[in-house]
Amino acid sequence: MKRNGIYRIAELAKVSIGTVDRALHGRSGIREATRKKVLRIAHQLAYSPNPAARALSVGHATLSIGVCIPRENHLYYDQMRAGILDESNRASTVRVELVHKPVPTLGIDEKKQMMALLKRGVKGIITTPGSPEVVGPLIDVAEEAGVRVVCITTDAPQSRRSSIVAVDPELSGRLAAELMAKLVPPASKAAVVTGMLNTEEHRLKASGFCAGFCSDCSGGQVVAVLEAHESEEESYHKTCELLQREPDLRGIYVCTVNCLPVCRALKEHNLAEAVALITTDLFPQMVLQLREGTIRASIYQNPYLQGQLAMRILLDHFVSRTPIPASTSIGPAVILRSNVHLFREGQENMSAQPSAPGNH
Amino acid sequence: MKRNGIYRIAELAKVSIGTVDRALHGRSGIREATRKKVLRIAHQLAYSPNPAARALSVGHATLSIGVCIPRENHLYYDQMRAGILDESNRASTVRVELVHKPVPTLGIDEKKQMMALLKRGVKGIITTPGSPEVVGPLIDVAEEAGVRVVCITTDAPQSRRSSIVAVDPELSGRLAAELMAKLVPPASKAAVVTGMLNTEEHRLKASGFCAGFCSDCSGGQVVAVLEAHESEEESYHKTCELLQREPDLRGIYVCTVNCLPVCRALKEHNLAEAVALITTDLFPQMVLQLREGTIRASIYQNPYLQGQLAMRILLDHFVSRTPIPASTSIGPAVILRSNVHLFREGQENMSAQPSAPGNH
DNA sequence: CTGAAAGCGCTAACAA
DNA sequence: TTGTTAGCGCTTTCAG
Repeated sequence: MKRNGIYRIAELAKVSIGTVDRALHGRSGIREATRKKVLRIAHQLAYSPNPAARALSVGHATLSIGVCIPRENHLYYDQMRAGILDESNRASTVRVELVHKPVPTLGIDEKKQMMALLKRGVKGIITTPGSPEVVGPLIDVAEEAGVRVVCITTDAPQSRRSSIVAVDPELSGRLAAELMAKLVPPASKAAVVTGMLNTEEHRLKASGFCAGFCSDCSGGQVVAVLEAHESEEESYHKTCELLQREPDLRGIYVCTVNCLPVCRALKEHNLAEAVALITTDLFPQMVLQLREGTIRASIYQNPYLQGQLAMRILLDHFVSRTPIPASTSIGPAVILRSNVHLFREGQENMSAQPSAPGNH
Repeated sequence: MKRNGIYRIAELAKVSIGTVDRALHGRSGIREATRKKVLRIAHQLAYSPNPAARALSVGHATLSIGVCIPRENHLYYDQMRAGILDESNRASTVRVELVHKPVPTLGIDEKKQMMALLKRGVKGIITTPGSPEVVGPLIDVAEEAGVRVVCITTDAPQSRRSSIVAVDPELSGRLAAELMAKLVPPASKAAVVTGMLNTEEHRLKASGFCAGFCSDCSGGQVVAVLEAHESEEESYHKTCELLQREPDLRGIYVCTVNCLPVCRALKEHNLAEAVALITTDLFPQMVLQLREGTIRASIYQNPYLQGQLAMRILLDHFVSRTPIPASTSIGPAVILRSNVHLFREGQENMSAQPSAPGNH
């Protein structure tokens, strides 16, 4: 009888499968000599356990994973959710149960929702810690209890979270700067429109841009960093003001998702040609602006991929005991007019594609 | 007895598990009424099969997948192999056996190696059909015999291959053109250095660039398309010649991997500043050129991701019966100085990272 | 200390 | 048309 796996080892070692199991798992009740022998044979056979069988036997029928990410802005987070979902459906040995406890917006109600997840007994959590100082301790509690927490897009560095999946925001800013330097003449003036400078991610993007622009554009300078607090109004007005104050401005970098008001301001001042606009991320309304050339380029954070990878890390960990990488850095992608249609958000029928395309 | 899944349904429907199985899988040999009843109950229970059990029961064999891709140029194909390998190791329900039958270089010995794969009895094949007219028929034979063939990077359009994973070469060219148009002044002259124009991929990149440049750079023109046949010599000489012939040339697009000779020519003529160079793909020696600014940007085909996706398609198909997408388009990525280190080939210790980072 | 055996939920071959 | 049963490879319990 030519059986496999554990049986095979048992045969060759002339012991029973029970003994093999004990050896393999360092369980007690086995003589050291026997263990050695079994392990040696297992090693020769390059044995690795069949995860399906293990899963079946141990009855971890469903793995429940908590997801705590904002509902707003949904254009970004919907993609992330889609990535998480698609990847969870790909698990072939366990049934993955996703427990969604969304927060209304970044940094709000995070504590409450995280607690809810813990109460639900999830084994892993994917979350965007908007207020690291608040959620950090909760993350630690979770990890203490064996719940693996993966931060996504934004980090809680001083917590004990198992992993972070994100783009390096500083790098995003630098990349935008490098591009900008190629688009404008030397000694140009540029400005940054951001959300809130007390949000780590925004601050780092802004500072990355400033540093990069100064070094990449000889004689160039960043003349303003506008805080628009994600408000369309504020964004629009501050941009108009800026355009009047700095008539020879050559470039604007918008490092939040809130770029349409800036487009509007530029167009109304007839400056879409003269001022190079570089934005962040992508949503359908931006496609037109890219096509028209108002937006020259956009730096894309690939929320779908981030979600996919976060889920994948958790899956690999729980299914195959793969060690969790402390950090996974997503490369910010450059979107131009020619390639916008390759990105999920740049496609016509966004809703009609449940599974992963390869455009990362 | 409180059993689960299929047993539960059987109990409630007062039939045997065999019957439930027949109903659930649309198998024959079951009365329509019974099927209806079973399905209704399954639905009420929100039944979904336990993937581990299914895998255990059905998927005992090891899945063998053939890989027939060139050994040269290894900088590109090694990445592809790595992607294939990493993804195959991730399969949790089947053991994947990779059968490598490399061809020395694109288009050589393909028939022989494909035949070898078929003889080995692989269930799926990943290949780069360099001579579609030669391999096409073989691909059809394979598909006929139930072997799923996935083409990668380059296609065999008139064959019956199950899938193609690649970047759209025309788009690569257009993207390069759009970037180029941003780097050079209006009415500039540009040139293309390519490999062999009878290779579909190269021709399409070149024509994509020409079309794109004419439309994106007002008054711009492409003054030459050099065929360098992947030879360093030829590449270098033709470039030198070009630089002398066209003193006011402003941009060069190299659409094969063979860009170093062009860099050398530019530097020797002291034109690295004046002529914007855009290249294709990435390998370690290019990093320095990017840092120095000789190469302004590179259009990256992400061979690693291509390999990963090709393998993943096959895996999903054989493991989960997922339908095979006819084509998967990889978005060509833009590499600049700031983000070069995020790509696998741009990293210091390339050999030391077996598993997938998120930089796509 | 070691072996035997009963499942885990599903598939597939064989009986009825 | 339907039921029964033997695995798939591993974990775990109960005997020896």
